[in-house]
Amino acid sequence: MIKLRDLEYLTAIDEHKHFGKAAQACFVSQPTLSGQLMKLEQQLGLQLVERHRRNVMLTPAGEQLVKEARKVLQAAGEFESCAKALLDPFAGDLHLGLIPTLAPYLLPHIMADLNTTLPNINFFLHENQTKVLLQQLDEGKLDVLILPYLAEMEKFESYQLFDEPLMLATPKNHPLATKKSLSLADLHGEKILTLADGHCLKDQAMGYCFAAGAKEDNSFQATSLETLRHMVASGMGITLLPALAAQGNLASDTLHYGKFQAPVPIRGISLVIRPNYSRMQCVRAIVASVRKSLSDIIT
Amino acid sequence: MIKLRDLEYLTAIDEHKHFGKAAQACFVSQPTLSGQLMKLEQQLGLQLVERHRRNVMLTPAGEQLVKEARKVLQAAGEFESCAKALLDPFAGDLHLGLIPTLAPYLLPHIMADLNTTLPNINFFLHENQTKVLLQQLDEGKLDVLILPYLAEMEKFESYQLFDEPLMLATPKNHPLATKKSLSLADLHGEKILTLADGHCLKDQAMGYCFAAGAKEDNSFQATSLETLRHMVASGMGITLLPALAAQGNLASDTLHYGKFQAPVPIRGISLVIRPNYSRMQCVRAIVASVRKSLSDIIT
DNA sequence: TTAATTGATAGGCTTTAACTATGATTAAGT
DNA sequence: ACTTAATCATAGTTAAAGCCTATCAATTAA
Repeated sequence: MIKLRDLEYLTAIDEHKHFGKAAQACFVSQPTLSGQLMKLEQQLGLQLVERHRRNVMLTPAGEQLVKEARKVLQAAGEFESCAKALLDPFAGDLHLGLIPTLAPYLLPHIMADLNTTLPNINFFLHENQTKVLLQQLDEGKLDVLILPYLAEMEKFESYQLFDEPLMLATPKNHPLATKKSLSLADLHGEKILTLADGHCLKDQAMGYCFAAGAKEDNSFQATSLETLRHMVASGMGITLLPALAAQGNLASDTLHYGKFQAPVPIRGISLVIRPNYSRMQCVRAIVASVRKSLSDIIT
Repeated sequence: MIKLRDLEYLTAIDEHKHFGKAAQACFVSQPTLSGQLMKLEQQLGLQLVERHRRNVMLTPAGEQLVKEARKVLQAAGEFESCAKALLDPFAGDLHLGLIPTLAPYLLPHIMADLNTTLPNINFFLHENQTKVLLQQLDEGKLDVLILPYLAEMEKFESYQLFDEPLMLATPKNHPLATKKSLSLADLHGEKILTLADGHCLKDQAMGYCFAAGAKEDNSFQATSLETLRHMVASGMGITLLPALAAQGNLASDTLHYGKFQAPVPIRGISLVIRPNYSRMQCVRAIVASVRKSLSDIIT
């Protein structure tokens, strides 16, 4: 029978391509890892690793088995975290993934409540783009995501948390800044500053803009919301900002945030987990806590 | 770190509810299993088993962890069979599932060719109803299914093998037996004998019959195709039989098999596997072999 | 040529999973 | 009520497996 430790050694070799480093990562000596890996190869009757003088490579068979090995280790990890959750459903480590256009603006509003209602949970925060987060969630590296819901997430389980309106950020002296009643149609013909590709906010915001007959300003793409905000402030254009990112800066000297009349552009923020995730009690507590925290802020 | 052997012990206890039997199933002595399980409980800090003198029960925590344990063991099993397949892609055990209305009539036509093209594969044949087969395929107990494709199989991967026409089985002296040109519409108003519930052939056949305005004969349900055939032969009614089941009995004294004009009622027989099943080379060989075997028989 | 890097080998220690034999507790039979 | 059978736990022992340190051999870089 295969041993889980051997599979760890194999995946470590794949990650480090180096026996010494891999051994260190597994907290064993290099001869131990070397020996166990050889034993595994012998047991399977397959060569998994090509030992070259200067760099270690996996054979095709090795590549394929590493994938299987990871699945086994992931299942084993879920067994263990499930056991931990059974010990105390409201304790343990929890890795939370958020996107960059949400994390810095949302976390201040929710973390205090979360730490109060779940005092024994250690929250680890991970900031990344949607695609990466979903991948990591699937791999079990993350436990919970909070991000705008998209159709591609239907294979996961999700809980609607709140709708975040998008607001129009303009320089103070922009004609649209003084308009009494602002609607999406007013964007017709405008050029809109956007985030870099890969940020889902860009796609969502531009979706609304294109529908209203606005165009993307292709001369520049901001790499963060803060950059974008400063570009607007310095008069380089206008853009859509999520409400949480606009909060607290409404009275800026140079910036104006305009609220849209109905239909208000929004992004629906959801909490996403793997189906059958073992710590549902914890998830429900998080959903409830976040909804409560947000109910005061998002009207 | 959890050990795979411990997980086997746990699942064995779940299956047998008896330490001695479970130990036997794992090929170890009872004290060994007893001790290891206790150590596991200690390690997790959870009681998994309620030891009553007369019957052993799993605790709720145990029930939940058994589910996780099975997932781990399944993944480990896939690792091992993947390794075996890499050693020789065309060798090893292969568990093939078929439905009862297909197996006895199809297997004689395909097994000889399969054994010739894949001489080092040991085919284990499993006969069961669709629902059970899909469950077992998902659990990894089966490798390959051959059955009529239904929409509920879309989460699996499937390969169309052949279309099997349905024929009208009547007693020789039945009016429809002598009709020159037979079409589904001729079933209008007829009462059709059927198989018991659970057989997918029943649903498919009756689908065609209902559409043609025929009704189900509710006074009796046959538990096998052979029973059904004999009922028709003894003049109790008419029914639809798959072409393979009709073959070789066309010239019976008492039975008549009628071929339908277009649109011919059919059932589409497919080969179904888990997505990412590790032995695709083998699967492709099977698909090719079966298609070839059938090409002579189904016109 | 020398020094450094890297994986393999050797020998020894420790842990542990396995066994057999036996004990303790309960359920059922006489 | 006593005995027998069944069943899981305990005790003590053994064999194997995994790990360590120390060292070797091969290759690369200086």
